[in-house]
Amino acid sequence: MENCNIHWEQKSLVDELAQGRELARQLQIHLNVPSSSYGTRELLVQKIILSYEKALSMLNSSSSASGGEQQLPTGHVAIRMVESPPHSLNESPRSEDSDREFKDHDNKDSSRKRKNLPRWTQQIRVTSGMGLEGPLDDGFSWRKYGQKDILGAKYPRGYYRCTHRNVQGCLATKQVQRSDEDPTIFEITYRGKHTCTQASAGTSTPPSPSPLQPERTERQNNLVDPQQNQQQSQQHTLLNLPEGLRVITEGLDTREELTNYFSMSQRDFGVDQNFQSGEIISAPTSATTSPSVGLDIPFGQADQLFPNFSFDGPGFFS
DNA sequence: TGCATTTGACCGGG
DNA sequence: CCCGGTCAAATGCA
Repeated sequence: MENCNIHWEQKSLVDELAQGRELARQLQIHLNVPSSSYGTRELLVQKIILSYEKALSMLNSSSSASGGEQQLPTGHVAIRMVESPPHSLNESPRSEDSDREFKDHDNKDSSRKRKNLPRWTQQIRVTSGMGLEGPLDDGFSWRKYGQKDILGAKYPRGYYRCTHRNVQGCLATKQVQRSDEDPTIFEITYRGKHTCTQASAGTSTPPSPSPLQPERTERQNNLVDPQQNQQQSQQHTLLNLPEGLRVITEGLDTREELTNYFSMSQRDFGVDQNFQSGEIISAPTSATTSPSVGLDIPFGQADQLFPNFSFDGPGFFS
């Protein structure tokens, strides 16, 4: 039994270190890309640091205290994120809400549509214990603007955008898709970064804005995404993921068996309680229809971004 | 009354 | 033409 735990911890540690290494590689790539924003780089640095801290914590807890993962009924959390766009600086600083009412027509550079925005996916599982089935609020306010039935999916997909889009031109959106197999799992895909200051959500609104509501329809969840802070601001605190979170860069076949508990709660973030009921599982976010399951590099879309940059499969990952 | 959600229509890419 | 994403009028809710 104990061996198993130790084994697990070792694996967790290895995963964590591998994650850190991968993040460092991503950072290296970003450093070579002039269009890479400062925020993106900063974010990677943050993640790397976080990864180190977690790895160290694992070492400390396992060596000193034998019973490592006792508490944490919540479960683990794994976040997988992928970025895509090399050039996505908000080149339309005009706060005009001219999102697309001009129907482009002679828009010469149609490439700036909205195709490749940063995009990353999280899968979160809502455990039964908690009554609230959804509103894991990430501090951002979303507004639903659509819902669609997806081909092979059993449940419809919800489309959300930042509430302040019209006022602040925040183009962040997200999609929530409920898993067919396990209805307790929601897959949330974020797109774009929040440029809004979303003053209302964080401070004025208590962490539990909507405790629970009857399931009139699909309920969806929000949760913090480590990505969408590009300007160091108040969200910066959120960057340090809530302690319940466990960041994993599961390269491939991330199934449901990455059961790593990262316990130890250091302080109360407030958002923390939002996570106590949810568990975030991986998300291979290989965007385009590329079932490259077996060879999923954490930077899945890097090849699109950096054509010159070729990941040589073998040996690269190890 | 002013929000947010719902829901069918519309649009554009593959 | 199919399908995913978005719009916007209608509707709901506080």
